[in-house]
Amino acid sequence: MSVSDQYSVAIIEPSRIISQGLMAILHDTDFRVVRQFETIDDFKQWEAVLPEEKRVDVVLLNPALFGTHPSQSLNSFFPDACSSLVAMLYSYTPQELLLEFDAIIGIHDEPITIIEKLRDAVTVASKRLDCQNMDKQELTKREMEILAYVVKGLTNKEIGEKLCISIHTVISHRKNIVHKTGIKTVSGLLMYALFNDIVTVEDIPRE
Amino acid sequence: MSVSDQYSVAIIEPSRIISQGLMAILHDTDFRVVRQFETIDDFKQWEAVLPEEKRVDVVLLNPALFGTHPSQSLNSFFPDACSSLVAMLYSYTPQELLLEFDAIIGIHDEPITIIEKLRDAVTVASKRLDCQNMDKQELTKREMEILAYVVKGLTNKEIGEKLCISIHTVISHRKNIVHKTGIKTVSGLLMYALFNDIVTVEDIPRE
DNA sequence: AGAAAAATACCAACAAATGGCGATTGTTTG
DNA sequence: CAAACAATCGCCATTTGTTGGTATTTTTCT
Repeated sequence: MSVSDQYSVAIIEPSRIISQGLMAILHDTDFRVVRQFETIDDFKQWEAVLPEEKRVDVVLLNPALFGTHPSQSLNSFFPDACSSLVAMLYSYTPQELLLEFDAIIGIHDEPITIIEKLRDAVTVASKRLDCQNMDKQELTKREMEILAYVVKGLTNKEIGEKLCISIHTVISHRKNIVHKTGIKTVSGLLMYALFNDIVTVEDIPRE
Repeated sequence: MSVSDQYSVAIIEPSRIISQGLMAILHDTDFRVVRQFETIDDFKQWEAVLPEEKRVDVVLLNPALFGTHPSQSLNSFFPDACSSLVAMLYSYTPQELLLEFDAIIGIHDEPITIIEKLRDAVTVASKRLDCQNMDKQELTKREMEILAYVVKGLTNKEIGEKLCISIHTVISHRKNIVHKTGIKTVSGLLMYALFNDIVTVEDIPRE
């Protein structure tokens, strides 16, 4: 959130008509368009020199711009997930891509709808940030390491061997994990680990 | 798959231009349009009297038709997931809805692309059917019941008490589950249970 | 430098799961 | 009918995990 109680917005949109329209709609709202770009690369170049705390709250971009980078996902362009990503949609776009946005604005949306969607999007993004900052710090690095092995089905002994520490240490870490998370069951821990990106679905063996 | 080595297709599309265009494109391919409808209800009425083996392989429909049933998901209209569902997309559609389709045809797609997408869709759907028919029968009813409790984190004793059977029986069932699935770890079993709709994510307690 | 947090290690007693073995009673099915 | 399967129950030895302690070293932060 910007200091002035307004959310800062960057627009990445090749169509001047669209970007001017968005500027007009966002004028005199709690969203302030700080800059507009015609390509993603232009934006990245601009963003690269910004200190982290000056990043915009919302990036509003046309998903069709990914057409020139067909095989890449949104994540590879905006890996830190620091800003809220909103799609400005007025042509057919593969649904896999749309999924990764925090909100999608349609070409026929009313101004009031657009504002609401943008507000939702910043909420979603800030929750995501909270999750990253809070949940990830709930466990220490070592604990996450242990947890990953636990949900993969290794026994305490195996984990100890793998990490070259005694089984007692593994058990200690597990105790701390259970205490900190409040989760006792392996299934619950797996959901926790999946949810917090400590493991991915592919990591779980179907032996 | 239909007997004549062609896939049968039903089209649900209010626009005559679109449906005629699709018919023309699918003419002389391995897809045979058996019938077209203007509303989902018309289709459901027609399908209801069909024997299961005469169901069409592909249902090609305009997702905008769900606009009149706003709060419902695709699953509530096509719960059996027997046919392959393909969206014919030419207006903005909420992305949640698009997810549930096996394929999405865009208004600008080339004929060859459309055929390929349809082929992919039937492949996806047949795999889904295989999963339903094979994986579901791998375990008995009782075993699935036990498995559900196992992945929810209940101990053997608790499961026995819940089902009013001895702990030994629970252990026996668990042994059979492990043997049949080849999965030893709770995490692996959870993934199996999730994948085979024996439990849902919501069932897993975050204690 | 000093305090706090993290990682390490150990013990003992108890609870739970595993693996291997066998057995009885129904039900289904070729 | 016989064979196959499902569901039930039992024992035993061994392994593994849980719980609640204590204690040392290393890192990190102030």
